[in-house]
Amino acid sequence: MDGDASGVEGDNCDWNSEDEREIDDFSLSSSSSLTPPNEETVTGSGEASSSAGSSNSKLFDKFIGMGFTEKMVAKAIQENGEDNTDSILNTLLTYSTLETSPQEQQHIDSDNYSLDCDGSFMDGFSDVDSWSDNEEITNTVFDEDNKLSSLMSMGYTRDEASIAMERCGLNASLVELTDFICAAQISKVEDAHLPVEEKPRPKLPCIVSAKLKKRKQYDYEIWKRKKQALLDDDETIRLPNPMIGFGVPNESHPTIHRTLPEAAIGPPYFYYENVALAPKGVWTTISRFLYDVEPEFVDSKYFCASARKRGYVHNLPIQNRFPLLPLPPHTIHEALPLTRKWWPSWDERTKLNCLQTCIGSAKLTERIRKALEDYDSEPPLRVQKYVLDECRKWNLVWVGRNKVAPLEPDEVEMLLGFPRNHTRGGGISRTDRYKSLGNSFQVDTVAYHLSVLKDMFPGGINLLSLFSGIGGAEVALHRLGIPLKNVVSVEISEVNRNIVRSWWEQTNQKGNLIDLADVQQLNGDRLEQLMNSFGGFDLVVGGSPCNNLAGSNRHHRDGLEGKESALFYDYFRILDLVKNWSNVS
DNA sequence: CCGAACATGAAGTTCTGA
DNA sequence: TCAGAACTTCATGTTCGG
Repeated sequence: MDGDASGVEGDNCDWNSEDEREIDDFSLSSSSSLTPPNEETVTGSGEASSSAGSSNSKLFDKFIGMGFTEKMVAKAIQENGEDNTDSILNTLLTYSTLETSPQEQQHIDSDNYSLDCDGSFMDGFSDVDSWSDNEEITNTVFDEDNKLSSLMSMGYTRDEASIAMERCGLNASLVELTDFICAAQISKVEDAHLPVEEKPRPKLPCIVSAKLKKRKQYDYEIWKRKKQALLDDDETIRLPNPMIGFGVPNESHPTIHRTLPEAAIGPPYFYYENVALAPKGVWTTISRFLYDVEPEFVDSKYFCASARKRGYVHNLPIQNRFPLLPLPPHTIHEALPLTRKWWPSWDERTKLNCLQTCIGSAKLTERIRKALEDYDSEPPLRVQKYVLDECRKWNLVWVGRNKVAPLEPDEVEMLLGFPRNHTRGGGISRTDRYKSLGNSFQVDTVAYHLSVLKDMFPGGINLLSLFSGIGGAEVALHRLGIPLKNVVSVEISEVNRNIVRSWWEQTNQKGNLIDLADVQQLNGDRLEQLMNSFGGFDLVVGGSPCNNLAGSNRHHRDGLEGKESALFYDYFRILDLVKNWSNVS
C-alpha cells in the first residue's frame, strides 16, 4: 500500500532530504497550522499531539528525525535504555545496515544518494497513515488557486508551488507547502555545497560491514555539520548585538537604508511584533509570510529602564524617526527613585529585565530577607549570588533594609509608557493587570517606529489593530499626536477591551472605535464591509500571542504552530485581505 | 467560581577563558 | 575557534481560601 508512495517519493532526491523530513515532522506534529476562521474545533487535536514532551518521546523523535524507522528506534531504545544515546545510535546503525537489501544498495549507488535513500528512509514513510490522519483534520482557508497565487505572491515560482501542492496533496495547508518548498531549497543548496568527491557513493558490498557503519556515522556527522551551517546561514535569523534594530534615539550610528521587497510595499503600512527569542526558524517563517521583510529586533532597554527584546516586521520608512517626549527614565534609579536608598552596592543592576505576566511570590521575598538578615554589612558572595539571581529572575527591587519586592502594577504601567492607572479599575483584578501589562507593547519603542507616520497623515489614520491587548499601538499613536479616525480593534479579552474603551473615552477621542472579540470572526466579507465604509486602513498593527514562543513557557513552547501562537496566520490572512483591497481600490 | 499564591525548567543566546 | 558557563525569558498548572 505504501509501496507506491515510496516509489514516487524515491524518484526525486531534491525533494526528499533529511531537512525536509525534519521540517515536515515539525509542521505535521501539530495538526492545525492554518486554522480556518470560525472553526475552532480543530485546535483540540493539535493540543493533544503537541503536548507530548517527555524525554522519551523527544529521544524517539530525534532518531526518527535522523531517518530511522519507528520500529527500529523502539527496539534500540528498549535494548540500550533511554540514557545511552550513543549505544542507541550504534545499534540503529547496525540495524539499518542489516536491513539494507542488495537492491536498495544498488539504488543508493545509482542515485548518488546519501543517508536518506536506504531502507530506513523508505520505512520512514511507511507511517504515512498518521500523516493522512492529520491531513484530514487540517482544514484549509485557501482553495487550490488561492494557494497557488498565495505561494507565488510570497516569491516562489509557479513550478515550486505546483510541485509542492502535488507532493503535499490538495488538503495541505499553506504553511506545510511553504515548509516543503523551503526544505527543498535547503537541500538543493546543500547539494550544491557538497564537495565533488563526496557526491558519488562508493560501491558497497552487500554484507554487514563495519566500514559501512562507520561511513554512515561519518556521513551523519558531515550532514549534521552541513545542516547546522546551512541553518546558521540561511535558516536562522541572527539577532543583532547590540539589539538596536535600524537605530534608536541618541545612538550615533551610520544612516541605514533598506529596500523593501516589491510585495511588501504599502499601502497599507503594517507593523507586526513578537518576542525576539522565539524558537529556531520562527522568525524565518514570520518574515517569509510577511512578504520577506527583514525583522527589526529591538531591545526596549534602549528606550526605558526595562529590557524587552522584540522583533518587529514592518514596511514603515525608517528615516526621520523621533522619540516620544518627555523621554522616559532610562535607569532603575531614575524610574524608581525611592529604591535608591535601599539599593546595596553589590547589586549593580541599572536596568530591569523583561516585565512579564507574573510576579515573584511573597514567600520568595521572605526567603531573601531571611537570607540577608544574618549579616550586618555585606553578605558573603554565595548569598549575594543567590539574591541577585532571584532579583534578576523576578525583577525585584529594593524597598527596605534586606527587603525586596516585585514591581507594583502602576510602576509597570509607567515603565511600559502607559498612563498611570491605565489598567486600574473597571473590575480588573491585580493578577489580570500584571497579565495584561506583561503582554503589551513598550509604548516608547513602538511610538519611535510609528513616528514617521505623523507627517504622512496629518489628518489622522484609519487603524486596524489586531490582538490589541491594552491598546499599546493606540496609546503610542495618540501620544505621537496622530489623530485616530477609525480604529477597528480586535482583542479576545473582555477586560482588555474595557481598558481600551475606557482609555478611548477618557482621552476624548474624536474618532470611531469598533471593537471585536475574535480575530477569526474577521472574515473577508466583514473586513470588506468595514473598509468600504471608511475607505480602507492606513495601518495594520498586531502582536500575535507569544505563549508558545516565549522562553518562560515550560509547558507548551510549541513554536508558531502552537495553539495560541498560530494566530499569527490570522494576522497574515487579514493583512493580505487588506492589502488586496487596497491594491484593487 | 474566582482570585491569589506558589511551584514548575528548558531552550536559546551571550559571554568567557583556554 | 570552541566548549562550557552564565544569563534571560510577553507562562502554565495546581492548590487553597473566601
